[in-house]
Amino acid sequence: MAKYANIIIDISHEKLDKTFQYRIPPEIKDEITEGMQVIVPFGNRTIKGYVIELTDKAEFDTAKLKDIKAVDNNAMQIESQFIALAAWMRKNYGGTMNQALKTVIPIKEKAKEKKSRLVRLVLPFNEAASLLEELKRKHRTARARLLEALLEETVLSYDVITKKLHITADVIKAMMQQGVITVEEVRTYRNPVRTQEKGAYTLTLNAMQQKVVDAVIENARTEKKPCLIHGVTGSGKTEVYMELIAEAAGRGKQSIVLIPEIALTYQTVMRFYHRFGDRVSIMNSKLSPGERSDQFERAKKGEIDVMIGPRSALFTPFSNLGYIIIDEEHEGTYKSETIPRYHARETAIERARMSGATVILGSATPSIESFYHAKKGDYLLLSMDKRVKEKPLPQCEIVDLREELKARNFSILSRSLHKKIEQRLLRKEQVMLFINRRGMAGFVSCRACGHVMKCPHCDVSLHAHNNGKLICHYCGYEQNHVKICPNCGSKYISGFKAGTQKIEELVKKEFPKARILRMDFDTTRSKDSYEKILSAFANQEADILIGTQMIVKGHDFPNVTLVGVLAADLSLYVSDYHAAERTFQLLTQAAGRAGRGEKPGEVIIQTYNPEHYSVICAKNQDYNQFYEEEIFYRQAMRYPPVWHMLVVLCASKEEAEAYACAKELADTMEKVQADKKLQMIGPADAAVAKVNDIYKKVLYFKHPDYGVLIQIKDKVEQLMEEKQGVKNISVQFDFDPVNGF
DNA sequence: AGCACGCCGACT
DNA sequence: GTCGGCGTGCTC
Repeated sequence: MAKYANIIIDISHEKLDKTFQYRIPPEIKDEITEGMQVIVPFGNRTIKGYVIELTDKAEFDTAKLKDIKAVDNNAMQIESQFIALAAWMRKNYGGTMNQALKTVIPIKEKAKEKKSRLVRLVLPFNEAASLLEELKRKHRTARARLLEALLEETVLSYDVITKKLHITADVIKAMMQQGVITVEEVRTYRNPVRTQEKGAYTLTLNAMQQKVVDAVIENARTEKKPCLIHGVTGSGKTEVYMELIAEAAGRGKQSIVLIPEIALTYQTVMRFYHRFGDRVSIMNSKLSPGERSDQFERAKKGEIDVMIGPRSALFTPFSNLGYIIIDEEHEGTYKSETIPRYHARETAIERARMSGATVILGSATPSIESFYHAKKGDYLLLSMDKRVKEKPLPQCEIVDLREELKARNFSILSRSLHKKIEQRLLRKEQVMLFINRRGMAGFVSCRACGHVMKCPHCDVSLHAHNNGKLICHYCGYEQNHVKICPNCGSKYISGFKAGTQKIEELVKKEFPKARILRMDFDTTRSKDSYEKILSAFANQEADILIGTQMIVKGHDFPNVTLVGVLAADLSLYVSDYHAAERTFQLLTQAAGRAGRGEKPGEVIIQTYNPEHYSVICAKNQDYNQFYEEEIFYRQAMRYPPVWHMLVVLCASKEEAEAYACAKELADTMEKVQADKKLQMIGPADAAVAKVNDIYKKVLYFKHPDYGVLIQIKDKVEQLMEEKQGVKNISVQFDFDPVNGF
């Protein structure tokens, strides 16, 4: 049992956000856990603190260590629950406790907000003036400075006084006791969305929806397993969520709804407002830190029942949590890209476990990982396979681009797609052209047969480098660039290069009269441009919308009757084991955009890979078939979720040092870890091998047991700490990578 | 954050 | 001398 406890004294203050170590008296050692509130002596006073870590290693002069006084058993409060959650995150995703705490408790902002208290001069002007004279005479410089400033401006913010006038809190306190000034705290909550009248809510669920609701409620009463709702687009998942939230609210419980930032449209928000009125709060990236902490504060006080927002909304301090709903759970944005690289799904499940809540995952195309858990029985699988309005699925055609080349059509649009666009333009209907931009990073493929250059060891595509070599980012394998296709001998082998801009030009050339809108990272850079472009298109100010993934989400365009996917297979060749999954999800979503109105829709998928299961299954809208094929591949290649994967990133200004560090870790692990099942790959360059002159090397570990990988992470952390000498190297971890380093 | 400690000008 | 305010640094 651990001898010492690292304790944080006050979470809300930057200057004290380090840990202090205390001895654990033997009589309470069985009670102490991470996150627990304890009473400790601190200086000459006694205060409460939170246990952050239990350890056997003394990090401080043992002679000076004090004993923990007592355990504070005043129920488990949200703070201590969050500390325990942060501890869990640190353990599972690496990094320091402080990094974990900062993601979980954004309380710093709140403290800042508190500091923006106002100091007001309450003494009449002439009295204050004579007091000022007296103070000056007595050389009480600090007080004089403060009073002088207040005579200029009767109300000043606390911040300005302490930081700019260099006046300490004691002085302000003393002046307050003298009755010269008052300190007021401004506490105005700003609701980011205008308050809406709660409408009369009359919607009744259909039988399928009601069945799902009943099953979730029953499960929440008993097993509290995470639930995965596999519901096709248009099956009415949002109504199910709202019904569950209302049910939880009826029992005095609050809910969190996580959505990918991009899907947080006005439409969605309004639906929640209509049903729950101002018991709903929204969080998004445009909120200022102050507004954000206001929202959290409201949640803490029990003024709201529902919080809707992106990943970070998971840390809303509700004290009596009912449901955590994760919509579009397959989305990559749920994985954090900064330390700790946590996954919102896993973290939500842990938070739910701690607080007795239930996690609900929803998607039309569930992540392979979630579906795998559902099939294993870890999650409760519920499916909604019918659309509410029974609209037929759009007609879907796959066009083999290799045939186009054979027919000497070198255009980016196949003959079939060209003809169909022409038709829509005549009929005054709208077209969406979707270009798959993931994987534009330079894989090499044959335009005659569709063959893609792949790594013989990793089954991911090779990356073309400027030095004329093809490189694998998983294992570092490299070979010379090829001039002729090793599969069919054609000389049409090259990197596929076509950005949205280029495509816009080409389409314009082919359809000079069509009005074209383009949506990509360039055109959506400014603030509201995203909504603007979409609403322009919705108002039929254009005939064709060309864009990347961002056009396939959210918004319904009833007049769109044709969706063209220009190169469906581009995303198949990203050097990432999620390639097929992403492709399937994108194609399914893109196809779902067609025929949302009265008129039936049509979808054309252009690809060099018409036989690939992700393409075929998307055409048939057959998720189950896709899952079976994909899980077989994951199993065979020992990728997650069947096995687990740990990426260790070594970064340094010196390339040689980064490599040496990775190599050293690899060699040590080889010796230390006797487990035969453990697979180690690398070191290799990271996908982006150099950023801001910092070189990045990666090392991969694979093992069926997550716990073994955590042990490796711990070992690496330990090794790095031991030789924390002159070396300027940083090491990061990523488990079951989603977005890569 | 809060508190002690040490420094320094002012006043009996 | 000593009283009291101000700045600094420490708290396991």
